[in-house]
Amino acid sequence: MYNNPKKNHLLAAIAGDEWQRWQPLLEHVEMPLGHVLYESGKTLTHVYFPTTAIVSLLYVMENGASAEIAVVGNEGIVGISLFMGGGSTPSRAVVQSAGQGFRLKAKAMKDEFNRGGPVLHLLLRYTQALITQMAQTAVCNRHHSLDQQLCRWLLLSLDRLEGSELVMTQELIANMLGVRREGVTDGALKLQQAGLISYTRGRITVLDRPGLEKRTCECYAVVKKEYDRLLPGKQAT
Amino acid sequence: MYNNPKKNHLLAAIAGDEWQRWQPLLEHVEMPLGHVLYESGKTLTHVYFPTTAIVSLLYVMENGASAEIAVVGNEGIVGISLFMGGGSTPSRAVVQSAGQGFRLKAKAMKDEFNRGGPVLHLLLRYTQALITQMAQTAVCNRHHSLDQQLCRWLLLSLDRLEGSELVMTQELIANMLGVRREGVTDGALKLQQAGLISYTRGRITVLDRPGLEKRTCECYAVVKKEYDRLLPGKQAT
DNA sequence: GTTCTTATGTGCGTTATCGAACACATCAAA
DNA sequence: TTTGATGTGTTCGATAACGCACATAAGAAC
Repeated sequence: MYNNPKKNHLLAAIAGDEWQRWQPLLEHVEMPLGHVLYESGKTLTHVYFPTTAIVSLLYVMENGASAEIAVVGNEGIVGISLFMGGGSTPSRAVVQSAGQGFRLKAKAMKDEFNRGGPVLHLLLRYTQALITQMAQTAVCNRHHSLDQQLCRWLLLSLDRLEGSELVMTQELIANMLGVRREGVTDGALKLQQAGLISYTRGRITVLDRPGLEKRTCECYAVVKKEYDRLLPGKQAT
Repeated sequence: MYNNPKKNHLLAAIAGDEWQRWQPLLEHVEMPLGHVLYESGKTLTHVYFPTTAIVSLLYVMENGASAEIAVVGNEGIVGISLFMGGGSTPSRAVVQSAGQGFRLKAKAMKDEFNRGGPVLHLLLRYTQALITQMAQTAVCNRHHSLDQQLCRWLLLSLDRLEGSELVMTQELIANMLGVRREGVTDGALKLQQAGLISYTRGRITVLDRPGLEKRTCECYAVVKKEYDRLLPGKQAT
């Protein structure tokens, strides 16, 4: 269904009475490419549950360069600092792949969290999965080649989308990975020559997913495994 | 005082009735250099509150190389996955600087956390600070030079110690940073020549802390600021 | 003191990535 | 259909870190 909140896995895991309370509080939102959901250091006004959009959490350095810290799609929530207690973070949340989602006002989010119970535990488990993703990003940045990281990034994005097409330019990918655009071009060329992907301006199609998995570093699998272990799969509504 | 749990800032922030419950549950532990508090993927049996020790959370790759994800000292707790819900993580916790601490059994930790209230919020705020450290580690690994990272690492360690002497070899530092030992030697030489540190085998003395802060990247300050914002300072007992 | 172990210093050639400049290709708007 | 904007491909030298081999030195053990 087009704008069904249950397409977000966290929302899908909320049931019964809780869901009765939540449903009226959720506001459907369009999430266009490049839209900034929150800015570094600013107090959050909402949390976001993407359904078809993908959001990047990234840190922007003083000199303007950036690096992605984690990516959030329909498996998660954007704005954990609201319930973790800080209310802000030193990072920015940007829509990396256009789509839709739902949002909830800050106060409502805090109230629901502070009731304790299943919602609290669900959100904390998600947070732990997110922590694993961040940790593995640090490791990957330290040890793995640009080519491997590109594969990891494509796979992480793919996991959060329907279909096998990514609408994004190499320039954008470079900003997310914190590398030069030319580096991404090189990597993409190799993958295309190997028959794993094909692309035209701003549009990448993954042709051979297992092939990508073979080329990527262990980081992808580590993160995937933790998400599968910690989080509920997609639920029937 | 020698083994005073209140030297740990989180424990110091627990007061009144809560502290009455906690005190008898805490067990004093020696934390010798290299001691592994938990292993990747293994279920935690305790959480640790360092008082004079420093603990590294690091990921060990399939090929044996490693990279530090975050560092925990007397400001924090080792083993957040216990209350976050996963019970394990894909990383390892190793004592990086020998000292002491206190530990609490897994069940006791969970029970206290699930009571909700101040302890829950305290631990979640700490977790958010830790998340910031991990995120910034990812950024730093991507964009900054070995020399800058070495400064950041020395400062993070220094913040968690009394005095200005670090007992650790360059080999150990290299393992933490995930770089070659020779690279650390080069960096340390430059710092020594600049009069910022002096060292002999396995023993580094910081002579000019402000000088180190000038040489490090913005990452150190970002993390420090978040810790100060989110966490209680050292409390009088 | 002499010996052994371990930590640190140094000198290679090799590599990935960078920064910058520019050519070319594609798509959309005029 | 032309024009302009934007995305992609290619080149070049510069540099930071690597992997490896080995020299030196400090401290501990005998």
